[in-house]
This record gives sequence, C-alpha cells and structure tokens, in this order.
Amino acid sequence: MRTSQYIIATLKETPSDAEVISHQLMLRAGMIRRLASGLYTWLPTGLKVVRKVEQIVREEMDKAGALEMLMPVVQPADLWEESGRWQEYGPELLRIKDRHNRDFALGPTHEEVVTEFVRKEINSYKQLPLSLYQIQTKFRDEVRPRFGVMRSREFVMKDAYSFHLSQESLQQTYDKMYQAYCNIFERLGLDFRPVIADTGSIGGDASHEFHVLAESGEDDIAFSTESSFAANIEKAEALAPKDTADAATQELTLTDTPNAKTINDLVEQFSVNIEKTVKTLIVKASDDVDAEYIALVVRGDHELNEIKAEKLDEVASPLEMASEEAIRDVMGASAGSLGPINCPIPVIVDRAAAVASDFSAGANVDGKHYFGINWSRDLELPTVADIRNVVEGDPSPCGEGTITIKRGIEVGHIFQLGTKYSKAMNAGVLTETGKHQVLEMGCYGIGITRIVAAAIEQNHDKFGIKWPNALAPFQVAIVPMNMHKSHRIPDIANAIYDKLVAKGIEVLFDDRKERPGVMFNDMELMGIPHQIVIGERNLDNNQVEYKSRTTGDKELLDVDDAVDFVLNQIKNA
RNA sequence: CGGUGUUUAGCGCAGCUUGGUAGCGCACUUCGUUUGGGUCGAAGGGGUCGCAGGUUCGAAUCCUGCAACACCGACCA
Repeated sequence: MRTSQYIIATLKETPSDAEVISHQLMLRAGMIRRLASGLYTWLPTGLKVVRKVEQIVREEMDKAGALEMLMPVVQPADLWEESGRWQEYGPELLRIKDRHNRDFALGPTHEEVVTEFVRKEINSYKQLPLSLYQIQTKFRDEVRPRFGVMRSREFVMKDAYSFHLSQESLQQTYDKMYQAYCNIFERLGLDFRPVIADTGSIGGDASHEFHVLAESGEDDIAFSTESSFAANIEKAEALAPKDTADAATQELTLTDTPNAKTINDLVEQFSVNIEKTVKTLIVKASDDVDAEYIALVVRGDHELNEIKAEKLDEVASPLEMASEEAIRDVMGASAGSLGPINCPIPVIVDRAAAVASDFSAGANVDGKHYFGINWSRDLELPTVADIRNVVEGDPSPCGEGTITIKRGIEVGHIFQLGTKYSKAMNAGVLTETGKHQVLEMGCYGIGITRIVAAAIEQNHDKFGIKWPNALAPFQVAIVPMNMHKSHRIPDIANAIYDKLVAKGIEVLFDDRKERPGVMFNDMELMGIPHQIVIGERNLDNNQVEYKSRTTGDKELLDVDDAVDFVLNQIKNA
C-alpha cells in the first residue's frame, strides 16, 4: 500500500476526551473516529488490526471443533420473553419496534437465538456435542461508555455456544475452549491470565475470565504469590483468620464524637488503629428475612464485596444500599454513627471483623461512638460470613502464599451455563433410550475490538503503538527520503516494495512528499514493526537502513540483502 | 440515574466579567525555501459561536428553556 493511495489520518494533538492511552493512540494513529457516544467508525488501519484478531480467533475456534455461523443482530422479543430476560436484562438491552409495532432487541449476546436454532435443528443425541460460534457486532446500551472501544456500546465479539447431553461432555468442551483461549492470547502476543470469575447475570456454574494485565484495567485480579491461582476480586474468598479474637483489655466506653463522620475521621481524631474499627453498611434484606434491612459489618480498612453480599440468603439480590432517609428511619442515626451495638436489625459480620477486639464503632446515636468493644462480652457475635474484598497480603484461598492484586482488562469469558436457557426454552434431544433430555450448555465470549485496545495498553511507548507482529496493520514500512529529488531512491524503494509484496508481506510505502521527521513519526505512531529507510547518504555505499520498532535497533544492510533480512525478521519475530 | 462541567473552523483553545466588524495554534490549499527526526517564509480557503425563544437599536457575550458531550459516583458481560 502506498500512503498516497491510503488514509493515514494521524493526529499530532491528543483529542481532549480520550483518557486512556489506547484510546488516545487509536485516535492519533488514525484507527478509529467517534461517531456518537460509544459508537466508533473503524478506519482502514484500525480495521486491518480487527481482522487480524478475528482471523486468529477464527482459526483457533475452528481447531477446537467449533462451527462458524452468523445470526441476526436484531432479535424478536418473544425469544427474550421465553428466557425471561426481556424483563431481567434492564435498560442495557436496546429495544426497538418495527413498522408493525412488534418488539425487537439489538442483540447484546445470542443465547436465545442460538438455543432457538438448536431446538429446531438438533433432535438426536447423535448430533452432539455441538459447538457453534460467530464473530459479529453486538450492542449493549452501556450506562457509561468510556475509554474508546474498550467500553463502547457497539463492539465486535466472538461468541460461541456448546450443547451437550451431559455435564461431563460440557466439561470436556469447556476445557478445550479454555485451551483454545490460551492459544489465542498466546498467538496475539499478549500478557494474559485466566482467572476464576463470577458468572454474573448470564448465570451458570463454572466460569473463567481471561484478562490482559494492564494498569488501566477496570477489574482487580487477586493472584497468589506462590501458585498459579488467580481470581477476580469479586470471587476471591477472604479466608477466615486462623486466630480467634484477642482477650479484651479495654472497658466499653461511650464517647462523644461529633466530628467523626467517617472511619478516617475516627482514626485521625482519636488515634485508633484502623484495624480496630468497623464500619456498618445498611442494605435491603431479602424476602426470606423478617426485616426490611440488614446491617453488614466489615473492618474499617476493608471494603464490602457486593457480589459476595448479595449471594447471602439474608440479602436482597441485586444488592441495594439503603437510602439516607431509610437509614435514619430504621437505625435512628445517620450513616456516620452506625454500629452493631443496640442495632435494631439483623447483623452479619465479616470474618475479619469477627475476630477484632477492643474495637470502635458507631453507637447508633448521632455523634457518639463506642470504644473498646469486644464480641461476646459486649454483644452477642452475630452471623459471620465472607463479605469483604481480599486485600494485598491476605492468605491466598488456594492455601499457598499470599494475595497480590493487579489490574486486568477482561477480554474473554467462558461459562458453563448448565440448563438455564435450554430448560426455559425447552431445547432437548432424544437419547439413546428414546427419552427427551434437556441440553447442557456452555458459552464462550471474546471481545474482539476490546482486544485491539488492550493490546495497545500493553504495547506502547512515547512515540506511539508497538504492535506485536501478529496484530500489526502492516509488517513493514518503507520510508524513502526526498524521493522526489532522486532517481536512485524511488527505483530502490519500488524494487524492495515489489519484492516484499510478492512475498505476501503487508508493506506501507510512504511516498508522500513529506519531510523525513513527519514520515518517521507517523510510521512509529502507527506501530509498524519493521522499517526500511532509504536515503542518498547510505545509497552511496549501496546500503539501506533497517529499524525495529520493538527494540529500536538500527542496522545498515546491503541493498541486495534487505528483502531477505526483513523477511527473516518477520519470520523470527 | 445523581453530582460537576463543557459546547466558538477538522482538532486544541481564547474571546463572554464590562453587548458594538469572530480570533489564535495545529491541520488543509498554493508558491518558494529546507531536507536523516514534526523546517522557515508568503499568500489563501474554511464559522448560521450546540438548538429554540426572550431582552436590546444591536447578542458568541445578558435571561429562560432544551439538547448533545465529558468527568466523578452508582450500575454493568
């Protein structure tokens, strides 16, 4: 490709609304442009990268035995009524009406459609197991689209679905997919980790997320320092402390604390150790409980884990924090002065808070806290549960080492769905014995467009993107200097270009009448891994210069060796 | 959905307090100059100042309403 025939569309300045580096670089490198909130146009350079990702995913899915198909983006509401998700899914599901006033949705995912397909077409156990996938545009009406294509409303996703007679068969395919995902991210050249995950609203049993590690990630991942254990912080268990509470050394005292509204205030004003404080959060109770609200108690330095909390039988799901008015109504005090003593509603205390001694907490009277509280002595120890986020240094749930926490970008997610959709939509086959049996299902997603952004988060420097070879929109950039003033330069540049193209290499030949600095900067911004610089100075010695974008290394090559050298660089990368 | 803020050329911004010919940098076009890391000079094109209404002789500027967008929070495969 010659730049004169192409859209370079690079930007010198960073658009003001791009916060994360991948968003900035994708705009500056001329990969994407924003059309509206959460909607992006892919320019030729960006699309080339998307296609690279798609192709690798496609090859590995095919290898894993999945069959590619393509389902509609627009889906009839009836199917969603059948699965129950027309009600459940909420405003993220964009609903539309056709000219006959019939309800449809823009597909955020395709469990319903694929299940409908399978229940019609697959009738016998002999046709199982079956894995189907597609690579397609999805739409989710995100509350808050941000970070460019990292969290956009419209995005390209690979979604796969598998169907089985038994849980064992599902497990086998799940394992195969797990391996296929590892292969994919390996081939993409990304630093990634599979992590144990919550199944979220899709529902089901086993689940892993695949995360690309990056500072800008939106998820916290808990790793063990000693083993390969990794889990989304939502799911990482905070083990019960081995020790029991220390013996009480302080008297219970009620103290005026008019200016202590937060744990930090309390710690600063009364110089107490933050680990000797607890905070009390009020949430809606579930219908199982004979109370409208439940108090959750965690140590002052810990954070409530909402996923864990809403899984408790006593707590309403989805989790709902009590409003300020409700708190005042129920507790008789405002949020800054709550505590477990004299608490009028049921209390659930976190494992760590349950072994605190001589600790302080609100008194459920405005402007008053208790100090020197001890469980058993001053109040009965309530129900204990794991309701907090793990923190650095906690013992790892796998039993080996301690926890470290890193940020990750979720680029893939695999689930064992079980029979959630097949049962609701009555998808089954006849077994060997002629009995009708509901299918076990698995579902496997990869965010294609999100991977493009994640790859940039992981591979960039101050000059721009540094594409891993597998993702680069072009393998080689030819940068001829002052070509219009020379006969030699265009001759050599064209010859090298033709030879590389004949070898099937994607080459970007910068034939613009630009200054060298402009060309260098654009090629580096776009992250093209291999650069050949052709100028009069080196041609006097019959040489051209090679430069690697990844390492920055430069090397002088004989003109005749240049093509083979570059081919080797590409092959060995 | 709440809080805050923004909206003036393709992009980044000034002008608004105190109403009076719409500006700057980058980008774009043409010419010249320069040529191994975003050169320099000259000339040029490009705007219903987010939309609607109001006040006024006169509104980018003041008032009212609306919209879009962004950030923080809540939410979320």
